[in-house]
Amino acid sequence: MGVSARRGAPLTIDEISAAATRLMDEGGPDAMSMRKLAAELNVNPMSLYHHVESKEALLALVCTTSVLRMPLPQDDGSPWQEQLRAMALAYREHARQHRAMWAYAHSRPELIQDRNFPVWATLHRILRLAGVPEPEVQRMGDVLHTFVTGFIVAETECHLTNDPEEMDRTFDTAIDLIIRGLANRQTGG
Amino acid sequence: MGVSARRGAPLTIDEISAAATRLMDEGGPDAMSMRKLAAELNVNPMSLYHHVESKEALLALVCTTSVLRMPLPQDDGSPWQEQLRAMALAYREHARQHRAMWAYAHSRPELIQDRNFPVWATLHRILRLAGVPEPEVQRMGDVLHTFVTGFIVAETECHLTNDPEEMDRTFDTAIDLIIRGLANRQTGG
DNA sequence: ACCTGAACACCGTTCAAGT
DNA sequence: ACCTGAACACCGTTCAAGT
Repeated sequence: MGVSARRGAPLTIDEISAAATRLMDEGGPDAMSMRKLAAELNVNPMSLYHHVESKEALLALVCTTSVLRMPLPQDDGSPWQEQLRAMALAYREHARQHRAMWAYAHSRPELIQDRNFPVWATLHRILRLAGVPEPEVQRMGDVLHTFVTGFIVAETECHLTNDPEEMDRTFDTAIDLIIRGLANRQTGG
Repeated sequence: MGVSARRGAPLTIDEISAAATRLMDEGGPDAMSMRKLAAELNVNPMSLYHHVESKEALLALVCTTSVLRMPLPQDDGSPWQEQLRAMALAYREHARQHRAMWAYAHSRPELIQDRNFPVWATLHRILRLAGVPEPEVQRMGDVLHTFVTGFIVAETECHLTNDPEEMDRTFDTAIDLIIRGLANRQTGG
């Protein structure tokens, strides 16, 4: 068929990305097959390849778009402990809305570890607030990020527990451990 | 062909598991296809299904077998800080030898979170040594496990950095943060 | 420029048939 | 009991052809 077999408007990358996100959220990377996606968009599977290089590239787009949309806490003048907790909560909330995406992005680190993502600027800002000396800010940021990521993936995927209240208590234990570890690094040996 | 088409001995689950582990280590779950595995064993793909229920079940077997084989530090009377570090290092070493398996097991939490695994007894023993009160041992163990797992997955998969020395420094920063957080929980509020 | 159908080289798994 | 071949319902992607 011709250019407009599907309907009036041509296929757009935003439309593809949105539909891919939906499939991803519903059933993970396996459910987001190029063929199902095409069916969803009333399009031949091969049409997609005029807008994305591959399934892998499309999933990368889906992940980075989502990470960039994640709301981050602004500097509201509150203590660094509170800001750190707020940031961890933002992460957690985002993970809960996009479980499968988190697991996938986690297996493709370049999607998250991009230093240009605003996530890093926010985290580094908070660490400076906490008194971490400049030469250690990046390393400490990396460490905290792996901790929080590990915890959230375990929580959203591994079901540490099914009781929501118990989950919150465990989350508090995790954040408190980090905060104590950070607070103590200024005075302690 | 008959029973012994392949050779004298019949197929065994250990043989399948070993070959599956090799394929898994080499190329991850995608490379460990039932068809490639069968080819490797000089067997019809369908023969495998007389020994394992599915690919998923086989990968579960591969993961748990590997986790159970992981060497764990015994109580040698050294300070809990050292024992905790030793355990984290054992984890890290194991992850480096089975990168793909770690990532996969991480996406199928029931494979690791089984409370009967000796990993948990060891971790809980160390936490009691560190003075964590009994009602908090399990929760704290869960938290630490998510932290260490998150860090190791990031390190083995995400390439926080490529410089081995820098990697070790980051590992030390991570462990130190945990140890300070733990040590401080007895005295601090 | 954008879309398409047919085809290729893969998957996991079911099922009926062989010894 | 154990193994097998053919088949089914899927994949991602290439390629030549259409408008």
